[in-house]
Amino acid sequence: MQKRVRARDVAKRAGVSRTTVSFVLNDVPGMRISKNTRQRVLSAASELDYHPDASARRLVTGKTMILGYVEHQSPEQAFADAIMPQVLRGVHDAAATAGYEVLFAPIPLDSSNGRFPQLLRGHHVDGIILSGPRTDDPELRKMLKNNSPIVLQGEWPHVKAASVDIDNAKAARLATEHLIRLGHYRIGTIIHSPDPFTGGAGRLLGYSNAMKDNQLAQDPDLVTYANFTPASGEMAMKQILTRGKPPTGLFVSSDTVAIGAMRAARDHGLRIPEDLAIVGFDDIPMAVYVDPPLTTIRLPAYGIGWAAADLLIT
Amino acid sequence: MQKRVRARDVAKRAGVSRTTVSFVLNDVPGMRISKNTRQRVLSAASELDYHPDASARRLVTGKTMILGYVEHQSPEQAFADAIMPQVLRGVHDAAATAGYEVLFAPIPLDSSNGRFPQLLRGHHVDGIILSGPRTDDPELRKMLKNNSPIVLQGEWPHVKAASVDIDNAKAARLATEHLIRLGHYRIGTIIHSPDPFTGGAGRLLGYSNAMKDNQLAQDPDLVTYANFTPASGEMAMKQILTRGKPPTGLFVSSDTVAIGAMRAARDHGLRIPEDLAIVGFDDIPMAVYVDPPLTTIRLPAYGIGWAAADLLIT
DNA sequence: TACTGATGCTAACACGTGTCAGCAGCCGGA
DNA sequence: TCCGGCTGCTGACACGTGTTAGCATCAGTA
Repeated sequence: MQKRVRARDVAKRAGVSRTTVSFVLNDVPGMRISKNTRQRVLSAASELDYHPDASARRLVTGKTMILGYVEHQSPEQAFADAIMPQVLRGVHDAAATAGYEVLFAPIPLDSSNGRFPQLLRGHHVDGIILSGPRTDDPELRKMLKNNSPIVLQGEWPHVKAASVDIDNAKAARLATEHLIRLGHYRIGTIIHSPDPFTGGAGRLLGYSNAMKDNQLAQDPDLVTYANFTPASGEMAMKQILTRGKPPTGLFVSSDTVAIGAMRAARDHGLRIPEDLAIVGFDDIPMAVYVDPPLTTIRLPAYGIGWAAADLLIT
Repeated sequence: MQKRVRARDVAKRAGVSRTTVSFVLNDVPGMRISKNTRQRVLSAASELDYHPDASARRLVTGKTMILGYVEHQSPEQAFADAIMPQVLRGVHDAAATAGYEVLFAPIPLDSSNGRFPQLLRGHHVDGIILSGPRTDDPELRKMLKNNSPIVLQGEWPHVKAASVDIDNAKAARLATEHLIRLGHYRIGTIIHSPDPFTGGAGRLLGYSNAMKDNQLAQDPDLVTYANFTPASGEMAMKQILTRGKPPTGLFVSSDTVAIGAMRAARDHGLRIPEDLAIVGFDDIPMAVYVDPPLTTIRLPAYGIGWAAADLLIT
């Protein structure tokens, strides 16, 4: 490990003051530096492979230039999350464009446990993107009331907070209406996310509205909740199947969950799509490749990540 | 946004010096603080919701307590990466256990573009975990020769570098031997990662060894390369199928690729597993749920992430 | 009383950077 | 000759913390 190179070393080599080095490397506007001096500083910096110390810079500027990407999920849920890589990339690319870094900071499912204040007040990050906000997190509520720089990935009605999400109700309505147009009238739904999480409610509403507007009966036996994973989708489907006459159409508000549901349906002897037509949600990379290919609603995961970061920065 | 709370404010409120506050909050060994004083400081800190400034601390200690998780992948590859969430969690959990944070820092596929020196010399991170190292990256070679704190996730023979990986050859041999035991002798393979990436070579070797040791002919027509994604698996399978007589057994060194290959096989009229038995690799969450369930080799993704972080820290 | 050693705390420096105020030197005009 | 203004650069302070050396105070001896 070589010795650290500081701005002072660059200054010495270029024969100027440290201040001048700072002016040149940061291109400070309004500071007149002669062509010659500027060139000497740049050469010296590159010869010494100088990189300014991030901590020192953050300390003096008061900005960390880091965004926190916070996941509030269980491990199983996180492992099965097929679109997280896309969202995270979107966050990163938008952040990088504005000169920000991204800190990956998942928190335990049961409690946020002081992590928000630690990250923000401890100046680890300038702002937070929260994936999977829970409506029952009192600490989060307090932070939002506080006007903390937090952007939610997921809608949270009646709460004043910056957030990025698609129109879940509209998308779910589209999915359901697709099934209706295929001639189905006995249509069920598996909502991917249980109650304290945002997102499920909107998709259920869209399903419900589509049914109502088309004068179709809504059988409560055909509605269940899952828990983000394929395994939970399998369970949910089994529940529906034990309740009585199965549906002929099914809207599942997550592809990952839908793939689990497909297995349960097949195990029950149903052919897909002859006996049961399924529409999913998210358009995960694998959706097209399962057998039969899963009809799905595209979720612009990368764009959502990008938008969330963008919203936070500006 | 409230005003920042500094250690000085805590000191004032507790009626002690800032030094004492530092001693108490950091539990500095060898420093004798009376029970009473310690209590006063702790109360003051919690009443003011004090969190020490990360940048200032890093500046003075010289340690960032941050690990960088660097991905060297194309966007398509990253999006389809079904085990990245597990690896990243493993990295994070090991890091968090030791008090470290994790910076998510993907770099463009074509070049590492000065990111390694920037992160390390600029003191953004204390060390780097590199996922998907490329053997043709000159900058990486230089950093490793330099003894930079970088742990590779993936094996790189003949290069002196800290790395974490499973025994790819052994695992691939197991997968292939499974097919042999089922009675197959015309066995092909799709290797998931093209040449400059590590990992593919070992798995190909394992396949090859298994065939050799069982006196089975190795038909070069039955060996192809894919590119991490389902789409590339579909392409690879098509290639094999156009070359002539199809295999009856197939080892695919990634589940994600295998699922693409399954589609191509089905489209070609092959029944799975009756006409073509497939063994995958990685045990992605979806493997069990596709139809038919994919036989696969379990990859301890979370453990690999954990081990990599652990290796870096100690 | 004077000295010793332990206890409990504090003053002061260092980390490496951004940035503001200001200072030479020079040129042109009166 | 003197003065004002511009060009190109520098000195010095501030950011908030960890940490070393050292300073009072006091109890316990001799």
